[in-house]
Amino acid sequence: MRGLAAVMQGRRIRHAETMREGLRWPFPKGLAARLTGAEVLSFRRRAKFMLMRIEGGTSVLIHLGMSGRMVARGSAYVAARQGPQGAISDARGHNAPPELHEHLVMTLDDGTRIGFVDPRRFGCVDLVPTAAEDAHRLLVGIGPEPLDDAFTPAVLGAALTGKQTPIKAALLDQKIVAGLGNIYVAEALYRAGISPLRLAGTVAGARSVRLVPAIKAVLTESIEAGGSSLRDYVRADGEIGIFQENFAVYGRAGQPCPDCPGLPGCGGVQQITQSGRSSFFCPKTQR
DNA sequence: CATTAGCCCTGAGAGC
DNA sequence: TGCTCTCAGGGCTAAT
Repeated sequence: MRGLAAVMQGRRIRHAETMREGLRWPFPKGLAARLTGAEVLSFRRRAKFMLMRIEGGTSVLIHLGMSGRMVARGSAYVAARQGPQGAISDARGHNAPPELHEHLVMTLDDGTRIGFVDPRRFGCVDLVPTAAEDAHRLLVGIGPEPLDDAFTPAVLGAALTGKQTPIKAALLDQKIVAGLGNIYVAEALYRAGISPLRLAGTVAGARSVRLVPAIKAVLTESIEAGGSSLRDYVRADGEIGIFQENFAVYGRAGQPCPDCPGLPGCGGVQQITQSGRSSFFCPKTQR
């Protein structure tokens, strides 16, 4: 979102175009027309949703799903930043043909071309009145922002109290806390020394005192690293995020965890399936 | 009510 | 080389 804001904020959308009816859900009627001609005022994020405020009291709600990315190309900003083999190195700008799986394109008044690329099409785009952003059906009921000061061990503990579900599932539940996905749940639980199998209700108390700072640290560090690029994720400027280089457990089944490297009898990071998703953890340090 | 399977898609990588 | 199978940053909906 920060990369998008750097390119789009204060600019006018000269032209917008959709290449298909929608992604996960149909695009709202008249989406391209509403975007065309509007100035981009500001950006905001809530959970995993971006909200782009445009002229006319409208906000554009964007979710990247699992494989979505917003890619800018063609502007001076991008040209100055892109590397020789960057994903957007052609710099052809607004006259470029759509790239594969590009479903929405916005051309700005400075010639920058912003494309929403999403192979799996799990992402979504919708319009919502700026004055009522949080009343959007996809945002209603979402839990606290993990990086807010209001997200404290007491708050998390209260949300977990009495829960019989594994802490892994509870942290993925956006109603408990916003914005955590499979990677960051694994990494946060590792840092806090908590097993993903532990029942959520037993995390309230001392464990949530460790867990909340772990969540904040993992997210903060990842944002600073530009996010995690497993396969095809790129930031708006075409650079990949590099936080995957700092994973302690995610995707590291069988490898020793950073805290007990090569100890005898330690089988390394374990991979299990919980509610249909992979969990990675160190049975030795996470209880 | 609270949890969990199924499902929406394409592409990459493994195994044969 | 090419096929088939499994799995992947998410989250809604129906079923249990």
